[in-house]
Amino acid sequence: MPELPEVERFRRVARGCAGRIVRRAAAADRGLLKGTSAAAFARRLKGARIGTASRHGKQLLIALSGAGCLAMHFGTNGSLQLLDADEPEPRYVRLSLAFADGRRLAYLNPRRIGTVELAKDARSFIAARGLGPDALDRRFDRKAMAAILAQRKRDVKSILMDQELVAGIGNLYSDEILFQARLHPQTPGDALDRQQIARLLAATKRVLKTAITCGAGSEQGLERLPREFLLRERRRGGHCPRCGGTVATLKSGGRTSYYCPTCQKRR
DNA sequence: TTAAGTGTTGCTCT
DNA sequence: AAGAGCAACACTTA
Repeated sequence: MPELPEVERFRRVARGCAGRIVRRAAAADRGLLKGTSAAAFARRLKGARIGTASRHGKQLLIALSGAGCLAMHFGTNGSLQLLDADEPEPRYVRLSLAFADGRRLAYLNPRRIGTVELAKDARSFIAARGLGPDALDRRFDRKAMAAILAQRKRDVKSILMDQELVAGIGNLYSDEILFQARLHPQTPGDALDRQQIARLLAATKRVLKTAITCGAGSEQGLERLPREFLLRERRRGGHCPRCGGTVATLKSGGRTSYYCPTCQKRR
């Protein structure tokens, strides 16, 4: 679930903590932390002041005044919650930052697939990771989209999901984007013409922005998506919101794609 | 009851 | 270059 729109929501949660001082930090002892032990990690966070929260693709970056930056990745089902003082600790909290008023910023991750690490700053972290431009960055325009597709025979779907080419799009949203652009997920990147590239870019921006507006990742996020979204029908036996036909699936690289075989013809 | 499936990424092998 | 397969993990569904 945590692709660009969900992480954007987490960013807004973190933004609500700006200026607060971490009184107490607790990190789980195995799995997610990179570089340091849980104890050392918690020690470094204690006393830090929460600064600006930014996002690059699926990566959340929380600046800490004087202490670098906290980089979070949510894997397959991580989340970020601001807990009230009297709220009991939910399960699967892997990192908790407590403030003076008793509220806690909690990073949850049931499956422990994801990472939490300390970096110098957002910019160097993104560069070190080799991440492509954020999918919603203005600089990711038609020309940039054309460039990542050109001379690549790979499926357009795997290109969209390649974080080094463009950051933020995963299995679910790539399906939605391709549906909205009416492109078959297995179309080779270099087979798209100008018009299709324009449609793909427009669908990318529109789908991601709409998902953010609808509160992707929240309880009712899915139901609030527009009726014309395939995501609402992303299940076996689901129906295409455009033609009413049954959605099909295909598998590649261990990932399942949902698409409408009628509206998304292979060319 | 058991097995297969799942939003991510990174690794190895081909 | 790019695909497959797998591993990490804990849960849900068939």
